[in-house]
Amino acid sequence: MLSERRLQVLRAIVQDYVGTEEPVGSKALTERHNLGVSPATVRNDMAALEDEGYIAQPHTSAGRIPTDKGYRLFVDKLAGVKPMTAPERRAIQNFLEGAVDLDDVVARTVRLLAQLTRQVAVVQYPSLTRSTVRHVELLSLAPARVMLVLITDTGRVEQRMVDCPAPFGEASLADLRARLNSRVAGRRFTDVPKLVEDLPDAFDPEDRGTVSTVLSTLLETLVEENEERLMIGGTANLTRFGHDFPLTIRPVLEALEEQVVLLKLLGEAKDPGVTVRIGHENAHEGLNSTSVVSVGYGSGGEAVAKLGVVGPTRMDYPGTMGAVRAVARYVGQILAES
Amino acid sequence: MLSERRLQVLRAIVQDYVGTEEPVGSKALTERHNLGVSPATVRNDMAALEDEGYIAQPHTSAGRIPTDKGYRLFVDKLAGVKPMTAPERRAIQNFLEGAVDLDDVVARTVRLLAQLTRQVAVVQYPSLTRSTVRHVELLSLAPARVMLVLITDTGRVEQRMVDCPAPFGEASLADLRARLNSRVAGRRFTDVPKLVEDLPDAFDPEDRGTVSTVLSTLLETLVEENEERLMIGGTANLTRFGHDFPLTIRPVLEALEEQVVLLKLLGEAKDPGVTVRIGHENAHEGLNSTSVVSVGYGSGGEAVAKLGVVGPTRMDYPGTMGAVRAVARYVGQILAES
DNA sequence: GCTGGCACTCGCGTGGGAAGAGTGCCAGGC
DNA sequence: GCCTGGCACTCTTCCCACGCGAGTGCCAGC
Repeated sequence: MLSERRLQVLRAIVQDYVGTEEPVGSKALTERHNLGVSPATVRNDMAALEDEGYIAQPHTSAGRIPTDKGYRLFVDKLAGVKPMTAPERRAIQNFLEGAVDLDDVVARTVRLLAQLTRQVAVVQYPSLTRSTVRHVELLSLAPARVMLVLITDTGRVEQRMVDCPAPFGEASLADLRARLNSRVAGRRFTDVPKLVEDLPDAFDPEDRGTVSTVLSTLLETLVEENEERLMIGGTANLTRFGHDFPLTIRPVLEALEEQVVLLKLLGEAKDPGVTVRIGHENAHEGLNSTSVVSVGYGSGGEAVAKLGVVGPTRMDYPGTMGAVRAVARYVGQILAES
Repeated sequence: MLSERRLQVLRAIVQDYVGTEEPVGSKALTERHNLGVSPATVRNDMAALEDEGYIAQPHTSAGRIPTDKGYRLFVDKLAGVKPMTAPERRAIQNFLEGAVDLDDVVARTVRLLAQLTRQVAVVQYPSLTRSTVRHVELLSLAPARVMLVLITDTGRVEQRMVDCPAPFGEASLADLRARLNSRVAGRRFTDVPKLVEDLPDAFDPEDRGTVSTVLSTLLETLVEENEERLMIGGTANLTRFGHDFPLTIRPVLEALEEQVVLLKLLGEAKDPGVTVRIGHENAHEGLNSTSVVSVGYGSGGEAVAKLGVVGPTRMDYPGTMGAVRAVARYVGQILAES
């Protein structure tokens, strides 16, 4: 177990390194933080911290920088979440309130997060799977062609073309529409399959094939997880990353383009609060020099999607966590209102 | 007027520089391209080309690199469009044919373009303003709340909430839906305003306010130009940009995040064929060291949107133009089929 | 257990010198 | 008149050696 002072030293190292982006030495530490001890003592503490793997030195004659493990300890034990100031909160609210539709909410959220944290922002669209159905609309485009439009309680709209095995009359279509909506409107996606299971039985034999086709398309749409879209922004902030550019930035940009990777990344965060994954804690190799700060957000008490930022492990964790948490909170409010 | 050989020299310089990314000297030129003359002669030609502003030298004792003006001449007079090979064309077609909906078409197009050209790809969603209405759907969500869903012939779906000034019965809604669709289905967006002008007159006085509100929301949706969304991809290719990283890459990333800038950029290209804007020809300052190769695409003979790539001025113009043109052609086909 | 002192280690910036690439110009030849 | 080979010149770049300074680790003393 580390003594209280050694923890203070670690905290000071993290803070200084995040501020200056340069390895921090014992002398500089005692000058900037009044630890009440001499550089020599700090050196001993640093040696101990290094033995434990919390800090490392890039070369022999340089100061120390925190390791992933060091940041982890810092985030878990040494730092809180820095709350947003009142003006900041007002600004967030004002900025988000101007949104006109769901796309705009997400777009504004991304911009906001990127600006506040000066990092790359990632916002997942409110997910389908946890939502409820608001309405299902069926439109006849041709005798054997139906457009299926699904509207969710988060205001999201999904559409699919359905090629029917047989022509399908307007009357049957209206019938199906009515029956379908009376069963699934307001219900959770996960409940829909068993709610519509016996629906084809209510129709004439020649229409059953079409009804089944429409229903299975609907179910596909509901479960289709790769339809979990997301929006990213603030990639220009990557240029503030470090000095050894191409090597660091390239894998990050590549990872950011792989929506699957990002979705998995956000999905991994199970915490009810803000989740921080530091450096090598991220499974994806390209993100081994980055940290991901994420949190769930939702219109009710319940999280329907995630948002977060991706930045260098050397980031201002308390501030970033505060910004992410605040933005998630306000986006939730906006979604609940609409 | 430049002699034939000097044009050849310029062409050789562009090709070599694009290949090697290094200033090219007179000796290397004569070795790689059999111009039939000695380095000394080439040097004279180079001096002339430099006087005319087609090439420049970074420092006194270095080779020459093309200027924007040099690239311009190369693109206009010295190089054709390199057609895709048959296997490449098949690959493009196969890749695009797997798309399930419009979002997927655009997403695949972006990936494809980025991969083919190894540059940043930008694809504009098929624009609303030139499209026709396929269907308008109205859904009653609450007594005084209607959801308006607009479906276009390109498969795009736009939805809007409408808060009605007065409660609006299901019967009136069905009436409005039917009248609306019979008037506007299949018509061009630009024709819609005058087609629905007198529609409120057909309704009871107490419903007219609501009808007008719904109609004006519809018109807003139609003209809303900032709804011209786009998708970008392949930003990781920016890391191949050059050596002086942060300074070059940052403004480009920033410009790419400004959708307005990109839309303007694509919009400027009026040509029916492939348009190339080189370096300082781009109005936006951040893109002064990049070239933009763009082309319109569409489901019929008519272009409904643009797509293109953004890359360093030192790019393989013939190849890039060929890829952009081919992708646009196939996307058009896919859109026409669906 | 803290402190001051001291020797040691390296990374980094500086400066000089050599190498190499490329140019411009000139005089001669087809 | 245009092309060519030759030559002197100009820079950039690479390399190496050197010295400085930051920072460390250890030790003896309080």
